[in-house]
Amino acid sequence: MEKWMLIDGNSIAYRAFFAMPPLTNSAGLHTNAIYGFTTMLLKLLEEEKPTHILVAFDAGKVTFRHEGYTEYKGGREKTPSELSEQFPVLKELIQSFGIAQFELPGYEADDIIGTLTKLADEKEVEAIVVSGDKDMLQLASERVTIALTRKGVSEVDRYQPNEIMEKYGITPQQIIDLKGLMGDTSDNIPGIPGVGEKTALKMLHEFGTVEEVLANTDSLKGKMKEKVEAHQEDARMSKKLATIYREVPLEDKVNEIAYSGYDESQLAAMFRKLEFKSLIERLELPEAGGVGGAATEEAKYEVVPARNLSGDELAAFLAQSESVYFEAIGENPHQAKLIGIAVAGAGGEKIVVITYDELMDPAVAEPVRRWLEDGDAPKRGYDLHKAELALAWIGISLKGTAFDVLLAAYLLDPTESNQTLASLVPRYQLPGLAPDETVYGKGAKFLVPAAEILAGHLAAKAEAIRRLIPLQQADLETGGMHKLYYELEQPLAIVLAGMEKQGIKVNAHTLEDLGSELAQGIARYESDIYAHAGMEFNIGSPKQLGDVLFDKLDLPVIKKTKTGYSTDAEVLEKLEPYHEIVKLILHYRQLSKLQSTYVEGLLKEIRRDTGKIHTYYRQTIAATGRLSSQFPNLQNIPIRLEEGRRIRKAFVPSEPGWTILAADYSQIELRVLAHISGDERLKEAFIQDMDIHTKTAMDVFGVSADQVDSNMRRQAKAVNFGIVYGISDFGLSNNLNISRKEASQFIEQYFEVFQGVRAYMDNIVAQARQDGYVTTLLERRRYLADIKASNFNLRSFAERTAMNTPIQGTAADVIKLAMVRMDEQLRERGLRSRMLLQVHDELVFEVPPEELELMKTLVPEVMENALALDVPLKADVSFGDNWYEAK
DNA sequence: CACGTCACG
DNA sequence: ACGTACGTGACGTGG
Repeated sequence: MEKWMLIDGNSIAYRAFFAMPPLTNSAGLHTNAIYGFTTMLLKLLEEEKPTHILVAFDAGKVTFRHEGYTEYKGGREKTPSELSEQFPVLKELIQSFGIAQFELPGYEADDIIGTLTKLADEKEVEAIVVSGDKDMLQLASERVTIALTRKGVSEVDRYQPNEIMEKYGITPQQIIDLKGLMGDTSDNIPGIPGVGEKTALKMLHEFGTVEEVLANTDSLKGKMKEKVEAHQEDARMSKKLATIYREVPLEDKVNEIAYSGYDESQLAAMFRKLEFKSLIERLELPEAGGVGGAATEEAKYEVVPARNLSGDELAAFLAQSESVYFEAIGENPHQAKLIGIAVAGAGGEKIVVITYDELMDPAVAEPVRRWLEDGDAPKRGYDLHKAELALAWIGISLKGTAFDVLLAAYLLDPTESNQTLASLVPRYQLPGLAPDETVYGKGAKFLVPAAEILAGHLAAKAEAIRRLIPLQQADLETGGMHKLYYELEQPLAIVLAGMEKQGIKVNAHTLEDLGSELAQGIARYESDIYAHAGMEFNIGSPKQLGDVLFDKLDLPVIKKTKTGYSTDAEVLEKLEPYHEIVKLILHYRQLSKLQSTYVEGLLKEIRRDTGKIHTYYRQTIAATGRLSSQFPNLQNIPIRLEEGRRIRKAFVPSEPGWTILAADYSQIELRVLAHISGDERLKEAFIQDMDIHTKTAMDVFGVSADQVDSNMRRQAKAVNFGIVYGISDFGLSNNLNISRKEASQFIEQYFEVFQGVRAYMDNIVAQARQDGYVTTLLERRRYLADIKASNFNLRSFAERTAMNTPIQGTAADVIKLAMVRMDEQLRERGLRSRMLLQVHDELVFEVPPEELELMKTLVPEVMENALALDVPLKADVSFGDNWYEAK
């Protein structure tokens, strides 16, 4: 069975270039696009096992598309030299792979590919097209799959006509109509101005083709009708430009694309030139210098069930182990069931697997428990934080954390959302792991497999961890994150687990009383709303609510969502003057949110036996370095509005007579900004401990303190928020409900005064462009894949992220430091007080009466001295009988 | 399971 | 011309 793989060389090289961090070999040649291209190619070779391969390139600058439309692909930025220098080498490399490549003057890569897929359809041969360009979707058919790169080039989404229909509701042939209507800025294809993807799809769903749309302009209305009529020619031409030409004269070149594998020595020579050492190893190619034979061999190890060892043998094995994997089933570690443990011995020659049943057998359990609880016996694993909790609930206290590959992976790339062990190994060219889904199944079909199969799977994971450790340690070192890892994140994981195990007491009665009060209010609003609407409907359904508000009551449409009318609070506030019902809906929403999420939601999380709630802090989710909280989220308990704030009355000390003490950083993000920007005026404001929003108002509006009214302060506050988020006039105008012009004037005035801040914002973006990442004060790193994107939106987003992440991330560093120090202090001083919660800039404790006075000074002292900045840090303390009173 | 909405910093 | 403020998680609806 033939299978053709047709690669759009230019498109993939471009994608790879912008997706990969800068990379050069010692000769100074940029290699990142080549590297990205190669890893993608290797992955696809493995996944697709094609019998024929072709890489097509664009030839020259002028194609037949320029005949009649000279602006085609105009306005496109010149290819950066860092990329163009890579093309000749890339072509050389493809040759070393033994893969055919074509380019033909006057035609683009997609025309060559289009012609070949046509041939594939005719010959009934299976084909896969690899590109980053959505235009290719027009080539999809039953036999032709289009693989589009996603997230850089490491992964692809595969499309056949079915998937295209699902995603866009159109056929592959209609892709060109879509482009004809909406155009394509990157190719300078005009389309019809004002018609974006949504409008274009709507028109196609109704009329089918560009021609039919143009023939039916009568059924359009208003501005849209005018625009479509005025740009008929543009639409027709755009469609033509977007159409891939499928009659390229290729003659019998087809016969040259058969693929029979690569010559190892040729490929190795190429990789050596490019200094792709990891790829040489991964493919087990002959090493440099022809010494030969040094290729890494496939890992071979023996899997031993724990019960086959005597107690002493087991203890001796554990003592010299190099890695451990805990398999805990379930997302919530407080409820997860530990089904097995795999431990890799020295050199990875032997891996011992302990199943849950064996763990219940004292002969096995005792040596294992002694090892797990021995703080001097190092444990190197994956997600030891989760393991620690799962173990705690079966009465085992994990000690001796020495390395965690999940935590390391997070520091090495916090933007990567897939941090499963299986996703980690290919990053280091280690042998692949079976995906959990194939071993266990998913959803309702989840099933723990037979002991043998399970043991094999867990052993493979323990071995993967063992091999990842030195590689990640080297990467942490290279990235300057060694200290961040060992002195902050790893100790913090243990502190967090302690807080989570401790839990916070929540008074169910308080919540239940609040719940019945809410229920009454909800019932009242419900009947009022029905009366005003003249009908009963589900108020909680945005769809039904939209129908009532905008169709039945004819209120003006302020904003639309992908699926219909928007009815969010922002819209409803604008609609308030039009109809009494609107206010009622806002109140109803407020109460039902409190009821379902906070009263009912929290009640479900209270442990029957202890009356406590145990959240789970996730340390490897937020790209900025912040924590997140789950099951339940205790970082979003209401506070801004009094009605919701009362929820906090239910959070109480777990021992009679104790007190809840809360301490929060004052303006930590703006203080961090003052430090990292070095802006003198901003620093001075904090050194003088001024009200920062009032001070900002004074400086921006050029008035004295007593001339600042509440409105000026409010606007200044919004500007300060904007600065922290990575300012844009659009965002500020939206927030303050002012025009973009006014917003942009505010921003300009702000930067006039705080010039150091302006310089910081400019510099950080420039630096991000240069390095591909930004860092916090403690060297936490965040890559910005889109910082060089040609797409304005993507690029702007990345630029704002570049401005925001060092600020938000450094603030996260600071409070994490404070948590580790605070935990030390509680221990060293032998205090009974307990740290319970972290809410980004706030720490919550429960404190026995005799320690209250001490804690009132100790907590802010530790927080304020967590890290020395050029401005003082400030923490405010409060306390009371519950979290509400601690304000 | 995606979406809209809304709670927090 | 483009058209979003930064970072999260939980709930209910409806396909």
